[in-house]
Amino acid sequence: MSRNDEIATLLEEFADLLDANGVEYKPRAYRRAAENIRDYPGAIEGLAAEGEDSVGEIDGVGDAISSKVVEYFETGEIEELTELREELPVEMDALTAVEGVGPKSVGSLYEALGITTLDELEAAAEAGEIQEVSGFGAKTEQNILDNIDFAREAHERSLLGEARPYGDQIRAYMAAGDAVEECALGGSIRRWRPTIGDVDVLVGSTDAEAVIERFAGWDELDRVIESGDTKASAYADDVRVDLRVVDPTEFGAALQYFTGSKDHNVAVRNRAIERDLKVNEYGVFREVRSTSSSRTASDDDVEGVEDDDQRAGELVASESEEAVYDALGMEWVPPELRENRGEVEAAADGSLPDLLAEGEVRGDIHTHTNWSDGGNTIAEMVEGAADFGHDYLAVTDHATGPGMVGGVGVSDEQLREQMGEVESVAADADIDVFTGVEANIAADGTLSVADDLLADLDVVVASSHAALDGDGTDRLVTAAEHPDVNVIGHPTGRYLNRREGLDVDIDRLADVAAANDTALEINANPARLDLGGGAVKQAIETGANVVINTDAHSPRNFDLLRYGVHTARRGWAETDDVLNTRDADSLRKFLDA
DNA sequence: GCCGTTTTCGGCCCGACTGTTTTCAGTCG
Repeated sequence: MSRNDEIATLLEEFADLLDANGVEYKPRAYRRAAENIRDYPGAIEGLAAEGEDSVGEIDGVGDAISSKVVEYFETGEIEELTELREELPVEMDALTAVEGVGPKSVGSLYEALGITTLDELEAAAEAGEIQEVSGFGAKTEQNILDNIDFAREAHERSLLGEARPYGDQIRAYMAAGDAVEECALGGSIRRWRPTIGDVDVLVGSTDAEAVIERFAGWDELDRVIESGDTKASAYADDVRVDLRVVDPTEFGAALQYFTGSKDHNVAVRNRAIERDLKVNEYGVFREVRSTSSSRTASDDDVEGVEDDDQRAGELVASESEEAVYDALGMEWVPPELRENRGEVEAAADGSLPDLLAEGEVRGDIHTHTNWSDGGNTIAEMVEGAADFGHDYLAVTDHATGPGMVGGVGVSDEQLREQMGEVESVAADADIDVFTGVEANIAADGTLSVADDLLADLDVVVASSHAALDGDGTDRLVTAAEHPDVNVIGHPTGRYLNRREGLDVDIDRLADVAAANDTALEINANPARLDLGGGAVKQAIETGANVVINTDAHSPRNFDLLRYGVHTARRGWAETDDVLNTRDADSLRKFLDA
């Protein structure tokens, strides 16, 4: 966890404790500050060392919070937070993980019953004590009992690679319903985020009841959490699925709204406000001055006054996303860009990138065979790549060295032998086949394969497989400077939900990579997606090439390419930024340079 | 607690759902 994360987590805890105490507005300020500190690209400890004014440069961080940040770095604690913890000594994260229990409930239950842990919460619920507390009742108590085991499992987010096929399945099922006019996935799954909190399904229909009924009847659902007139939530195999039903005429506005991200939508709404427009999930509306001027408290008593506040004003757009953005003077924003990283401004002045498209990648230059830990022969992998539609393939089996245990990697001698075999397969192949290796980068940046051999191979991918913590910038820079290294493979070495991987100064690495004709990989394996979108954007802006590889260990892994393509799009990649959109000849020129 | 080309004070994103309540609070996304 970076120190930015560390501070952000503390501020969020601060917010929860304030919330539990019934404090208004402050919690939101703390959460906003936490979010901005977490997203801040630089190191918070550096700002803290410079003093409160520097910390206060971060959006949403003012005098009070910046002094707490500095205090934390100087003394190791935030005194006010310590006091709040003493006043309310509860396991906040564990308790609020129970569906339906938030900070305020935690505060009330501590006040009334002294509950501090999940075990105490469960005991109190079983004893029937919770329904006696003011504001709680029998149903709330039963809900707590129903949800407490689930909360104990401490759910992590699903990988995109697991959730996406699952979302496609749900969408297909819903789309086949008679009452369903339109159906789409929204939320983070539509933005292709590496991890997914839940699967959002949006349906356009004039018969919401039938749609909700169809949803509830889906075979895969384990249990339904809530089911109202226009939305329902359920769990299927521990994945939360949220359904929304909207009128087909408002489908575009709803899809825009539910695709997010939250930050993107806030920026879009602010742009609307500047234009005297209002955006919500029902559409874009223009304030109607003549009637809104009479909007006073007495209106509540007047019959015939617009009671449908959400749709108040003159409707400007709602049916399609394109119309919604157009009404705000913006180009349609591809979902992968909707993270408030400058896309709102770019869409407004017509400078959105012309993003890489699926189908433009022409080959894979990081793959494995049964010479190392792959499951197939060189010929099978080459045939698989051709069937997939690739123009070329590089065989880059693991070399022995740091991180390659159990005899997985091949020796220099075996590599020499393999080169001959790759060339003989290549002679009969329909596509171009490159020799190669995935060499290991030791902690000091040196490689595990002899230089003369590296010079003879077409493609050298250099990757770290051991000592994957701490700052890896020097290590990767050293490897990128090696004259025969073409690709830095899965640069941070992260494993989503399992390990963070190396801290890398992407700007510095990308600078060196650009100067040395070394490409930085977007590893399309859903457990990695490394580099991620934010880092890709930085690398490209610095001038480096990226390359999208699947790291395939079998022919069916070539299908994972789409996760890499959409990750590249999240990094604003255009076709020319991506090395393997080039044809084989021009790729060869890059490799030989 | 933060923020400001209509404000240094008075607002803070907001709608749906549930459950506990007789008009609203808490939670969630």
